Amino acid sequence: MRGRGARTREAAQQVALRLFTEQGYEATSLRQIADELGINKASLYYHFDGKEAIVRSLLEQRGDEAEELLAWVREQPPSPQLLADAVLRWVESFTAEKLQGIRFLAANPRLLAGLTDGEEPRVGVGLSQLADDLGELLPERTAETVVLLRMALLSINAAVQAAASTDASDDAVIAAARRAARIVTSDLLAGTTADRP
Amino acid sequence: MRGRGARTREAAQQVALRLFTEQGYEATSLRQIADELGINKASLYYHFDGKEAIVRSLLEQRGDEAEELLAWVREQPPSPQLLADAVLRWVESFTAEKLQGIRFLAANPRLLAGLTDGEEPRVGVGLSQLADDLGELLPERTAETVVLLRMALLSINAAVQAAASTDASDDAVIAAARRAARIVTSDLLAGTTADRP
DNA sequence: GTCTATAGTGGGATAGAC
DNA sequence: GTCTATCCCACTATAGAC
Repeated sequence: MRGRGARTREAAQQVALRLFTEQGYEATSLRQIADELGINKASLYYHFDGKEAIVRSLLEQRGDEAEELLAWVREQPPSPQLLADAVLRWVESFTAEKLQGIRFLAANPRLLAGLTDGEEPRVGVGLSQLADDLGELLPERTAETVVLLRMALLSINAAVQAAASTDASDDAVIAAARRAARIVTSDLLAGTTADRP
Repeated sequence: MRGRGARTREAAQQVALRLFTEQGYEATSLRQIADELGINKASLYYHFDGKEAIVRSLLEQRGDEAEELLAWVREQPPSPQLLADAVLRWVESFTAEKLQGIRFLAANPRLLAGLTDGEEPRVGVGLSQLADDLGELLPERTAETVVLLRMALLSINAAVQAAASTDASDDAVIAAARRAARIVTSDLLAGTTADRP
């Protein structure tokens, strides 16, 4: 699908993703990206319209997996058990490859909001919608439980942060995130029929 | 203790803390801070040595509460119950006033590492030490449980992030963080004598 | 303590040769 | 596609009057 001339562009995306993660978007200059590629700063403008276009291209690569899960949830009959099943599906979707995207977004918290909003990237909006929909299924719906549900869905982010200054492997991070999500969800459903038969 | 002439300085710290949180440290200029104060950009240099000095002054205001808890932990006889007690004490220390500090650090993840490290501020180092010490008390010490323990200690950060795009009150955020920490800790100690009598 | 003025730097971005 | 050269701008920081 993509032509042979896309090699430099893709290399630039890899380098940019790494540098944006390590140093942050604002603290990374085009010169730095170009240097690591061994090309001139101006050459980047052949492949991208500018710095913001680079980060947009990175965000566009990431489809919003939450949207698929959201569609599935809306097909099911609502029940607390559906909440448990949805969270379970969500945490099962965590993979080591997705961690680099998580780390990139974690290192640039205000990046999504800060983009000159023209065609806004839809990263994260699906997850927010998913949290809203699943919130309707909470047996006891309070401000506290709503936040807890979101914490369960964001457990992968929390695990990445918790393991930041650690030598924990990606697998350990994912395992911890899944366990935390399961524990919290199970607690949210305690006293209902959601316990496994 | 602080003289009458410190009014502008303190006002500048408040404004800077807010703007650094909303926009990030790098994205906030001294001109912007000065404008909100109604003074000239250059006047800030009378109160602070420079931009980095402003953020350092903000970090110095925050003592590292984890260090006190760490000292207490080291006085106690080690046991899984001590782990539970320590986490409980830690989450009880969350208050609404501390949330603004949490949000500030969350909005600037690489700020602590990025400071030209002379006299490094000790924010966060105590928490890391605390996590290490408490990790020794884990009944089942694996990479996964070590990360989970850190997640419990960082639950306030996770709750703040989870509630970011929400209208949840500070109290609800704190309540969710405490509950998450308790749930996770209790799970880490399941099967030991740590259950309450 | 606050101001005006300006130095000095580094960034994003463009023009045009090759 | 990549380069050199350049423009423009915003920022940090300093000098010195008031």
